[in-house]
Amino acid sequence: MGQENIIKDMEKLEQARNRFITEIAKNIYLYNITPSVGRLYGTVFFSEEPMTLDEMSKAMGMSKTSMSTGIRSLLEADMVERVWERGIRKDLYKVEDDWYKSFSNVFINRWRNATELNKQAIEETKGLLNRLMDETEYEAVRVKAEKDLKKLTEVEEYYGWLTEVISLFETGAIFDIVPKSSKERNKNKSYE
Amino acid sequence: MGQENIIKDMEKLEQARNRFITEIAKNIYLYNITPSVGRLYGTVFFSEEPMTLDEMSKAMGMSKTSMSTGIRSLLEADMVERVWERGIRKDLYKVEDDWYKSFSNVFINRWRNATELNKQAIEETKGLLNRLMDETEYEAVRVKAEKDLKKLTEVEEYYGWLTEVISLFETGAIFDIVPKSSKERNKNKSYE
DNA sequence: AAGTTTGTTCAGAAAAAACTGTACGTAAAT
DNA sequence: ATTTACGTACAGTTTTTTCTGAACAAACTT
Repeated sequence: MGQENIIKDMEKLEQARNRFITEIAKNIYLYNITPSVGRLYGTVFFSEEPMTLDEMSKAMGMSKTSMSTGIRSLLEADMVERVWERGIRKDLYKVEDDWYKSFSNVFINRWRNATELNKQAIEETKGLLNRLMDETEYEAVRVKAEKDLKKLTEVEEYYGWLTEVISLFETGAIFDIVPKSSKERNKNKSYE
Repeated sequence: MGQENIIKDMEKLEQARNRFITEIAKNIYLYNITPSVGRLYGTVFFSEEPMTLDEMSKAMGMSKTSMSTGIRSLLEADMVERVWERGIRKDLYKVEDDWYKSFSNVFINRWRNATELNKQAIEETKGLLNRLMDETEYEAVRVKAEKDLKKLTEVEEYYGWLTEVISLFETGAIFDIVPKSSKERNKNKSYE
Protein backbone atom coordinates (compact mmCIF):
# COMPACT_ATOMS: atom_id res chain seq x y z
CA MET A 1 0.00 0.00 0.00
CA GLY A 2 1.21 3.51 -0.83
CA GLN A 3 1.75 6.57 1.31
CA GLU A 4 -1.63 7.99 0.40
CA ASN A 5 -3.29 5.54 2.75
CA ILE A 6 -2.15 7.20 5.91
CA ILE A 7 -3.76 10.35 4.58
CA LYS A 8 -6.97 8.42 4.11
CA ASP A 9 -6.82 7.19 7.68
CA MET A 10 -6.07 10.65 8.98
CA GLU A 11 -9.15 11.84 7.18
CA LYS A 12 -11.16 9.14 8.88
CA LEU A 13 -9.82 10.34 12.20
CA GLU A 14 -10.84 13.83 11.24
CA GLN A 15 -14.31 12.60 10.38
CA ALA A 16 -14.70 10.87 13.69
CA ARG A 17 -13.65 13.98 15.56
CA ASN A 18 -15.98 16.00 13.45
CA ARG A 19 -18.96 13.95 14.53
CA PHE A 20 -18.43 15.03 18.12
CA ILE A 21 -17.42 18.58 17.32
CA THR A 22 -20.59 19.12 15.33
CA GLU A 23 -22.71 17.97 18.22
CA ILE A 24 -20.90 20.20 20.68
CA ALA A 25 -21.37 23.15 18.37
CA LYS A 26 -25.07 22.38 18.17
CA ASN A 27 -25.65 22.20 21.91
CA ILE A 28 -23.19 24.70 23.28
CA TYR A 29 -25.85 27.38 22.92
CA LEU A 30 -26.94 26.31 26.40
CA TYR A 31 -23.79 27.98 27.65
CA ASN A 32 -24.51 31.02 25.51
CA ILE A 33 -21.72 30.27 23.16
CA THR A 34 -22.20 30.42 19.43
CA PRO A 35 -21.84 27.32 17.22
CA SER A 36 -18.68 28.66 15.59
CA VAL A 37 -17.01 29.14 18.92
CA GLY A 38 -18.30 25.71 19.86
CA ARG A 39 -16.46 24.25 16.88
CA LEU A 40 -13.39 26.14 17.94
CA TYR A 41 -13.68 24.58 21.36
CA GLY A 42 -14.01 21.15 19.77
CA THR A 43 -10.97 21.75 17.60
CA VAL A 44 -8.82 22.70 20.56
CA PHE A 45 -10.32 19.83 22.54
CA PHE A 46 -9.00 17.20 20.15
CA SER A 47 -5.68 18.87 19.54
CA GLU A 48 -2.84 16.88 21.05
CA GLU A 49 -0.84 20.01 21.66
CA PRO A 50 -1.88 23.48 22.82
CA MET A 51 -2.80 25.52 19.78
CA THR A 52 -1.87 28.95 18.49
CA LEU A 53 -4.34 31.34 16.93
CA ASP A 54 -2.80 30.70 13.54
CA GLU A 55 -3.20 26.97 13.87
CA MET A 56 -6.81 27.40 14.87
CA SER A 57 -7.37 29.74 11.98
CA LYS A 58 -5.97 27.18 9.57
CA ALA A 59 -7.83 24.27 11.12
CA MET A 60 -11.16 26.09 11.09
CA GLY A 61 -10.71 27.89 7.79
CA MET A 62 -11.64 31.13 9.48
CA SER A 63 -9.97 34.46 10.08
CA LYS A 64 -7.50 34.95 12.86
CA THR A 65 -9.65 37.79 14.14
CA SER A 66 -12.47 35.37 14.76
CA MET A 67 -10.13 33.00 16.54
CA SER A 68 -9.02 35.84 18.76
CA THR A 69 -12.53 36.86 19.78
CA GLY A 70 -13.72 33.28 19.94
CA ILE A 71 -10.93 32.17 22.22
CA ARG A 72 -11.62 35.15 24.45
CA SER A 73 -15.21 34.01 24.93
CA LEU A 74 -13.95 30.57 25.84
CA LEU A 75 -11.38 32.07 28.14
CA GLU A 76 -13.96 34.18 29.95
CA ALA A 77 -16.10 31.11 30.32
CA ASP A 78 -13.14 29.22 31.82
CA MET A 79 -13.51 26.58 29.18
CA VAL A 80 -10.07 27.13 27.77
CA GLU A 81 -6.81 28.25 29.30
CA ARG A 82 -3.66 29.87 28.17
CA VAL A 83 -0.45 27.96 28.58
CA TRP A 84 3.18 28.90 28.13
CA GLU A 85 5.89 26.93 26.47
CA ARG A 86 9.43 28.15 26.44
CA GLY A 87 10.72 29.30 23.12
CA ILE A 88 7.25 29.89 21.73
CA ARG A 89 6.21 33.48 21.32
CA LYS A 90 2.68 32.88 20.21
CA ASP A 91 -0.13 32.52 22.69
CA LEU A 92 -0.99 28.89 23.29
CA TYR A 93 -4.37 27.61 24.37
CA LYS A 94 -5.70 24.29 25.55
CA VAL A 95 -9.10 23.26 26.83
CA GLU A 96 -9.64 23.09 30.53
CA ASP A 97 -9.76 19.32 30.74
CA ASP A 98 -11.78 19.07 33.91
CA TRP A 99 -15.24 19.31 32.45
CA TYR A 100 -16.81 19.22 35.89
CA LYS A 101 -14.96 22.39 36.62
CA SER A 102 -15.16 24.19 33.31
CA PHE A 103 -18.82 23.56 32.65
CA SER A 104 -19.85 24.10 36.23
CA ASN A 105 -18.10 27.43 36.11
CA VAL A 106 -20.00 28.69 33.12
CA PHE A 107 -23.23 27.50 34.63
CA ILE A 108 -22.55 28.99 38.04
CA ASN A 109 -21.34 32.34 36.79
CA ARG A 110 -24.17 32.90 34.39
CA TRP A 111 -26.91 31.83 36.76
CA ARG A 112 -25.50 33.42 39.84
CA ASN A 113 -25.27 36.69 38.00
CA ALA A 114 -28.78 36.57 36.54
CA THR A 115 -30.27 35.50 39.85
CA GLU A 116 -28.64 38.31 41.76
CA LEU A 117 -29.76 40.90 39.24
CA ASN A 118 -33.30 39.58 39.29
CA LYS A 119 -33.42 39.56 43.06
CA GLN A 120 -32.24 43.12 43.08
CA ALA A 121 -34.86 44.11 40.54
CA ILE A 122 -37.53 42.52 42.71
CA GLU A 123 -36.37 44.49 45.73
CA GLU A 124 -36.44 47.73 43.82
CA THR A 125 -39.81 47.04 42.25
CA LYS A 126 -41.21 46.20 45.66
CA GLY A 127 -39.81 49.47 46.96
CA LEU A 128 -41.52 51.42 44.22
CA LEU A 129 -44.79 49.63 44.81
CA ASN A 130 -44.69 50.14 48.56
CA ARG A 131 -44.05 53.81 48.08
CA LEU A 132 -46.97 54.00 45.69
CA MET A 133 -49.17 52.22 48.24
CA ASP A 134 -48.31 54.86 50.81
CA GLU A 135 -48.76 57.81 48.54
CA THR A 136 -51.80 57.00 46.48
CA GLU A 137 -55.28 57.92 47.56
CA TYR A 138 -56.91 55.64 45.03
CA GLU A 139 -58.13 52.30 46.22
CA ALA A 140 -57.96 50.88 42.68
CA VAL A 141 -54.24 51.60 42.50
CA ARG A 142 -53.65 50.17 45.94
CA VAL A 143 -55.40 46.93 45.03
CA LYS A 144 -53.28 46.52 41.92
CA ALA A 145 -50.07 47.30 43.73
CA GLU A 146 -50.93 44.83 46.44
CA LYS A 147 -51.49 42.08 43.92
CA ASP A 148 -48.16 42.81 42.28
CA LEU A 149 -46.40 42.74 45.62
CA LYS A 150 -47.87 39.33 46.32
CA LYS A 151 -46.69 37.98 43.00
CA LEU A 152 -43.22 39.36 43.52
CA THR A 153 -42.96 37.83 46.96
CA GLU A 154 -43.73 34.42 45.51
CA VAL A 155 -41.12 34.88 42.82
CA GLU A 156 -38.66 36.00 45.44
CA GLU A 157 -39.08 32.69 47.22
CA TYR A 158 -38.23 30.95 44.01
CA TYR A 159 -35.07 32.97 43.57
CA GLY A 160 -34.10 32.24 47.13
CA TRP A 161 -34.36 28.57 46.35
CA LEU A 162 -32.44 28.96 43.11
CA THR A 163 -29.66 30.75 44.94
CA GLU A 164 -29.32 27.80 47.27
CA VAL A 165 -29.24 25.41 44.35
CA ILE A 166 -26.48 27.36 42.68
CA SER A 167 -24.53 27.30 45.95
CA LEU A 168 -24.69 23.53 45.82
CA PHE A 169 -22.57 23.70 42.70
CA GLU A 170 -20.37 26.52 43.89
CA THR A 171 -19.38 24.82 47.10
CA GLY A 172 -19.07 21.42 45.48
CA ALA A 173 -21.70 19.99 47.80
CA ILE A 174 -23.41 18.64 44.71
CA PHE A 175 -20.60 16.08 44.46
CA ASP A 176 -21.59 14.59 47.80
CA ILE A 177 -25.12 14.21 46.51
CA VAL A 178 -24.21 13.03 43.03
CA PRO A 179 -20.66 11.66 43.11
CA LYS A 180 -18.43 12.05 40.13
CA SER A 181 -17.50 8.41 39.94
CA SER A 182 -20.12 6.25 38.33
CA LYS A 183 -19.31 3.41 40.74
CA GLU A 184 -20.11 5.66 43.69
CA ARG A 185 -23.34 6.68 42.01
CA ASN A 186 -24.49 3.13 41.43
CA LYS A 187 -23.83 2.29 45.05
CA ASN A 188 -26.24 5.03 46.06
CA LYS A 189 -28.87 3.76 43.63
CA SER A 190 -29.77 0.94 46.05
CA TYR A 191 -31.44 3.09 48.68
CA GLU A 192 -33.34 5.47 46.49
CA MET B 1 -57.09 66.70 43.44
CA GLY B 2 -58.44 66.10 39.95
CA GLN B 3 -59.05 62.95 37.98
CA GLU B 4 -55.74 63.18 36.22
CA ASN B 5 -53.95 62.06 39.37
CA ILE B 6 -55.13 58.49 39.19
CA ILE B 7 -53.59 58.39 35.75
CA LYS B 8 -50.32 59.60 37.23
CA ASP B 9 -50.47 56.85 39.84
CA MET B 10 -51.27 54.25 37.21
CA GLU B 11 -48.20 55.39 35.36
CA LYS B 12 -46.15 54.94 38.48
CA LEU B 13 -47.48 51.42 38.77
CA GLU B 14 -46.52 50.85 35.19
CA GLN B 15 -43.02 52.13 35.89
CA ALA B 16 -42.60 49.84 38.85
CA ARG B 17 -43.69 46.86 36.79
CA ASN B 18 -41.38 47.93 34.05
CA ARG B 19 -38.38 47.80 36.33
CA PHE B 20 -38.90 44.08 36.84
CA ILE B 21 -39.95 43.35 33.28
CA THR B 22 -36.79 44.92 31.94
CA GLU B 23 -34.66 42.75 34.17
CA ILE B 24 -36.48 39.60 33.17
CA ALA B 25 -36.03 40.50 29.52
CA LYS B 26 -32.34 40.95 30.10
CA ASN B 27 -31.74 37.63 31.80
CA ILE B 28 -34.23 35.36 30.14
CA TYR B 29 -31.61 34.55 27.53
CA LEU B 30 -30.52 31.83 29.93
CA TYR B 31 -33.68 30.00 28.96
CA ASN B 32 -32.99 30.70 25.32
CA ILE B 33 -35.77 33.15 25.06
CA THR B 34 -35.28 36.49 23.36
CA PRO B 35 -35.61 39.78 25.25
CA SER B 36 -38.77 40.73 23.38
CA VAL B 37 -40.46 37.51 24.33
CA GLY B 38 -39.15 38.07 27.84
CA ARG B 39 -40.97 41.38 27.94
CA LEU B 40 -44.06 39.66 26.70
CA TYR B 41 -43.74 37.20 29.54
CA GLY B 42 -43.38 40.05 31.99
CA THR B 43 -46.42 41.79 30.60
CA VAL B 44 -48.58 38.72 30.98
CA PHE B 45 -47.04 38.10 34.40
CA PHE B 46 -48.34 41.36 35.81
CA SER B 47 -51.69 41.25 34.07
CA GLU B 48 -54.48 40.72 36.55
CA GLU B 49 -56.54 38.90 33.97
CA PRO B 50 -55.52 36.40 31.30
CA MET B 51 -54.65 38.30 28.14
CA THR B 52 -55.62 38.05 24.50
CA LEU B 53 -53.18 38.47 21.65
CA ASP B 54 -54.72 41.83 20.83
CA GLU B 55 -54.27 43.07 24.36
CA MET B 56 -50.66 41.97 24.35
CA SER B 57 -50.13 43.62 21.01
CA LYS B 58 -51.50 46.88 22.32
CA ALA B 59 -49.61 46.68 25.62
CA MET B 60 -46.31 45.93 23.92
CA GLY B 61 -46.77 48.16 20.91
CA MET B 62 -45.86 45.28 18.67
CA SER B 63 -47.56 43.37 15.91
CA LYS B 64 -50.03 40.64 16.63
CA THR B 65 -47.90 38.31 14.55
CA SER B 66 -45.08 38.75 17.00
CA MET B 67 -47.42 38.09 19.89
CA SER B 68 -48.54 34.92 18.22
CA THR B 69 -45.05 33.58 17.69
CA GLY B 70 -43.83 34.88 21.02
CA ILE B 71 -46.59 33.29 23.01
CA ARG B 72 -45.94 30.03 21.21
CA SER B 73 -42.34 30.03 22.41
CA LEU B 74 -43.53 30.61 25.94
CA LEU B 75 -46.15 27.93 25.55
CA GLU B 76 -43.60 25.40 24.34
CA ALA B 77 -41.44 26.31 27.28
CA ASP B 78 -44.37 25.72 29.63
CA MET B 79 -43.95 29.23 30.95
CA VAL B 80 -47.39 30.31 29.92
CA GLU B 81 -50.67 28.47 29.58
CA ARG B 82 -53.86 28.85 27.67
CA VAL B 83 -57.02 29.30 29.66
CA TRP B 84 -60.65 29.35 28.66
CA GLU B 85 -63.32 31.69 29.78
CA ARG B 86 -66.89 31.20 28.71
CA GLY B 87 -68.22 33.74 26.30
CA ILE B 88 -64.77 34.76 25.11
CA ARG B 89 -63.80 33.64 21.68
CA LYS B 90 -60.24 34.86 21.73
CA ASP B 91 -57.42 32.76 23.06
CA LEU B 92 -56.50 33.72 26.58
CA TYR B 93 -53.10 33.24 28.15
CA LYS B 94 -51.73 33.53 31.63
CA VAL B 95 -48.30 32.77 33.06
CA GLU B 96 -47.74 29.45 34.73
CA ASP B 97 -47.56 30.81 38.25
CA ASP B 98 -45.54 28.00 39.75
CA TRP B 99 -42.08 29.22 38.90
CA TYR B 100 -40.49 26.14 40.38
CA LYS B 101 -42.39 24.16 37.81
CA SER B 102 -42.21 26.44 34.80
CA PHE B 103 -38.55 27.29 35.04
CA SER B 104 -37.49 23.80 36.05
CA ASN B 105 -39.29 22.50 32.99
CA VAL B 106 -37.40 24.68 30.58
CA PHE B 107 -34.16 23.83 32.27
CA ILE B 108 -34.80 20.10 32.37
CA ASN B 109 -36.02 19.81 28.80
CA ARG B 110 -33.22 21.78 27.26
CA TRP B 111 -30.45 20.10 29.23
CA ARG B 112 -31.85 16.62 29.08
CA ASN B 113 -32.08 16.91 25.34
CA ALA B 114 -28.59 18.32 24.84
CA THR B 115 -27.06 15.78 27.17
CA GLU B 116 -28.66 12.86 25.41
CA LEU B 117 -27.56 14.08 22.00
CA ASN B 118 -24.02 14.62 23.22
CA LYS B 119 -23.86 11.19 24.80
CA GLN B 120 -25.04 9.68 21.57
CA ALA B 121 -22.43 11.61 19.62
CA ILE B 122 -19.75 10.32 21.97
CA GLU B 123 -20.88 6.75 21.40
CA GLU B 124 -20.82 7.15 17.66
CA THR B 125 -17.46 8.90 17.64
CA LYS B 126 -16.02 6.15 19.80
CA GLY B 127 -17.41 3.60 17.38
CA LEU B 128 -15.72 5.32 14.46
CA LEU B 129 -12.44 5.56 16.33
CA ASN B 130 -12.51 1.92 17.41
CA ARG B 131 -13.15 0.85 13.86
CA LEU B 132 -10.25 2.97 12.68
CA MET B 133 -8.01 1.40 15.34
CA ASP B 134 -8.86 -2.03 14.00
CA GLU B 135 -8.41 -1.17 10.38
CA THR B 136 -5.40 1.09 10.25
CA GLU B 137 -1.92 -0.20 9.88
CA TYR B 138 -0.31 3.06 10.90
CA GLU B 139 0.90 3.37 14.43
CA ALA B 140 0.69 7.16 14.30
CA VAL B 141 -3.02 6.97 13.56
CA ARG B 142 -3.58 4.42 16.26
CA VAL B 143 -1.84 6.59 18.85
CA LYS B 144 -3.99 9.58 17.96
CA ALA B 145 -7.19 7.56 17.99
CA GLU B 146 -6.31 6.13 21.37
CA LYS B 147 -5.77 9.57 22.84
CA ASP B 148 -9.11 10.72 21.49
CA LEU B 149 -10.84 7.69 22.94
CA LYS B 150 -9.39 8.45 26.32
CA LYS B 151 -10.61 12.02 26.20
CA LEU B 152 -14.06 10.95 25.16
CA THR B 153 -14.28 8.45 27.96
CA GLU B 154 -13.56 11.19 30.46
CA VAL B 155 -16.17 13.42 28.94
CA GLU B 156 -18.60 10.54 29.00
CA GLU B 157 -18.17 10.31 32.75
CA TYR B 158 -19.06 13.94 33.03
CA TYR B 159 -22.22 13.47 31.01
CA GLY B 160 -23.16 10.52 33.16
CA TRP B 161 -22.90 12.75 36.18
CA LEU B 162 -24.84 15.53 34.48
CA THR B 163 -27.61 13.11 33.61
CA GLU B 164 -27.94 12.21 37.27
CA VAL B 165 -28.03 15.86 38.23
CA ILE B 166 -30.81 16.54 35.77
CA SER B 167 -32.72 13.58 37.19
CA LEU B 168 -32.59 15.27 40.56
CA PHE B 169 -34.70 18.04 39.11
CA GLU B 170 -36.90 15.77 37.05
CA THR B 171 -37.87 13.56 39.94
CA GLY B 172 -38.19 16.45 42.35
CA ALA B 173 -35.54 14.94 44.62
CA ILE B 174 -33.84 18.33 44.55
CA PHE B 175 -36.64 19.62 46.77
CA ASP B 176 -35.63 17.22 49.50
CA ILE B 177 -32.11 18.55 49.30
CA VAL B 178 -33.03 22.20 48.93
CA PRO B 179 -36.57 22.69 50.25
CA LYS B 180 -38.83 25.24 48.65
CA SER B 181 -39.72 26.91 51.91
CA SER B 182 -37.10 29.29 53.18
CA LYS B 183 -37.89 28.27 56.77
CA GLU B 184 -37.08 24.67 55.94
CA ARG B 185 -33.88 25.77 54.30
CA ASN B 186 -32.71 27.79 57.27
CA LYS B 187 -33.40 24.84 59.52
CA ASN B 188 -30.97 22.76 57.48
CA LYS B 189 -28.34 25.47 57.62
CA SER B 190 -27.50 24.47 61.18
CA TYR B 191 -25.77 21.21 60.32
CA GLU B 192 -23.97 22.29 57.25
C1' DA C 1 -75.00 30.80 3.22
C1' DA C 2 -72.68 35.21 3.76
C1' DG C 3 -70.09 37.89 6.62
C1' DT C 4 -67.05 38.51 10.80
C1' DT C 5 -63.65 37.56 13.90
C1' DT C 6 -59.48 35.37 15.09
C1' DG C 7 -54.91 33.13 14.74
C1' DT C 8 -51.31 31.83 11.71
C1' DT C 9 -48.42 31.44 7.35
C1' DC C 10 -45.41 33.64 4.42
C1' DA C 11 -42.49 37.00 1.99
C1' DG C 12 -40.10 40.91 2.53
C1' DA C 13 -38.07 44.77 5.50
C1' DA C 14 -35.45 46.06 9.43
C1' DA C 15 -32.28 45.05 13.01
C1' DA C 16 -28.71 42.39 15.12
C1' DA C 17 -24.90 39.34 15.07
C1' DA C 18 -21.06 37.11 13.08
C1' DC C 19 -17.18 37.37 10.24
C1' DT C 20 -13.32 39.50 7.60
C1' DG C 21 -9.32 42.38 6.20
C1' DT C 22 -6.85 46.38 7.15
C1' DA C 23 -4.48 49.00 10.26
C1' DC C 24 -2.29 49.69 14.45
C1' DG C 25 0.26 49.01 18.95
C1' DT C 26 3.31 46.25 21.47
C1' DA C 27 6.98 43.21 22.16
C1' DA C 28 10.48 40.31 20.61
C1' DA C 29 14.41 39.55 17.25
C1' DT C 30 17.99 41.16 14.45
C1' DA D 1 17.51 51.33 15.98
C1' DT D 2 15.15 48.80 12.68
C1' DT D 3 12.64 45.08 11.41
C1' DT D 4 9.60 41.35 12.11
C1' DA D 5 6.00 38.82 14.48
C1' DC D 6 1.94 38.78 16.93
C1' DG D 7 -2.71 39.91 18.83
C1' DT D 8 -6.57 42.94 18.71
C1' DA D 9 -9.61 47.28 17.56
C1' DC D 10 -12.29 48.87 14.19
C1' DA D 11 -15.08 49.62 10.02
C1' DG D 12 -17.38 47.48 6.58
C1' DT D 13 -19.65 43.29 4.65
C1' DT D 14 -22.23 39.16 4.92
C1' DT D 15 -25.31 36.25 7.24
C1' DT D 16 -28.85 35.38 10.50
C1' DT D 17 -32.58 36.66 13.23
C1' DT D 18 -36.47 39.36 14.39
C1' DC D 19 -40.33 41.87 13.18
C1' DT D 20 -44.17 43.39 10.26
C1' DG D 21 -48.26 43.65 7.07
C1' DA D 22 -50.89 41.31 3.77
C1' DA D 23 -53.17 37.26 2.59
C1' DC D 24 -55.29 33.09 4.08
C1' DA D 25 -57.90 29.46 6.64
C1' DA D 26 -60.77 28.03 10.31
C1' DA D 27 -64.36 28.85 13.32
C1' DC D 28 -67.97 31.46 14.96
C1' DT D 29 -72.18 34.76 14.19
C1' DT D 30 -76.08 36.20 12.04
